[in-house]
Amino acid sequence: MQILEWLKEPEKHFPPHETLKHFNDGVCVTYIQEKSGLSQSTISTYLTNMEKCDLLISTRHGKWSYLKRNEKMIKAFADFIT
Amino acid sequence: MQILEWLKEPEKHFPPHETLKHFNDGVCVTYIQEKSGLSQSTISTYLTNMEKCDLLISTRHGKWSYLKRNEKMIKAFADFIT
DNA sequence: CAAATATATCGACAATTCTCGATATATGGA
DNA sequence: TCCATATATCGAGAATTGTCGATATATTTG
Repeated sequence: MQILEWLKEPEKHFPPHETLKHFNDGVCVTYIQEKSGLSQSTISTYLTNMEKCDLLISTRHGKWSYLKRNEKMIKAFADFIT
Repeated sequence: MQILEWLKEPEKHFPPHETLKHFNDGVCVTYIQEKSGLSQSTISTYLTNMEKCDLLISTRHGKWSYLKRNEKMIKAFADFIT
């Protein structure tokens, strides 16, 4: 939930990326890990699972993975519960 | 989730109540328990917790407690995640 | 008020999830 | 090709949640 919330507005919660100059594909794993305070392995597992659930979309740029919200799935879930 | 889904359309998932002739206040604990296949204590705990979370609204009529969805809270949650 | 029925609470064990460190894999650069 | 950095996977123990039976409380009815 917290991660999904952060990713609503990446520019408000994360520093700018050094190579990419935008958040079009979301935020890299390292930034999310640092902000969460959890270990690298824990966050990696979270993000992988969330991607498997289609809550997040992952895009690789070189050695970095960027994560963004999958608004389509999130909307579908919101619609389902209401 | 399952309970919340059933309570979207009580008439589709539960038999009519014997005293009350409507589902205006939702469904009684016993019916939910029977449909779930879980024990009475488990379901009672679930429903109590869900009420504490404001996901459900509980109304007592005599010796029966009726549970219905709290659409306001559910909507607020749906809005929050989207 | 006693009995019957509906629901709630308690204590305990089982099952699942959380979280980590260690280690493996992937990628770009010297 | 070797190293440094980024991310993924594994195995294990801690923490939380799921679930139950037993029992307590509430409510109606005889």
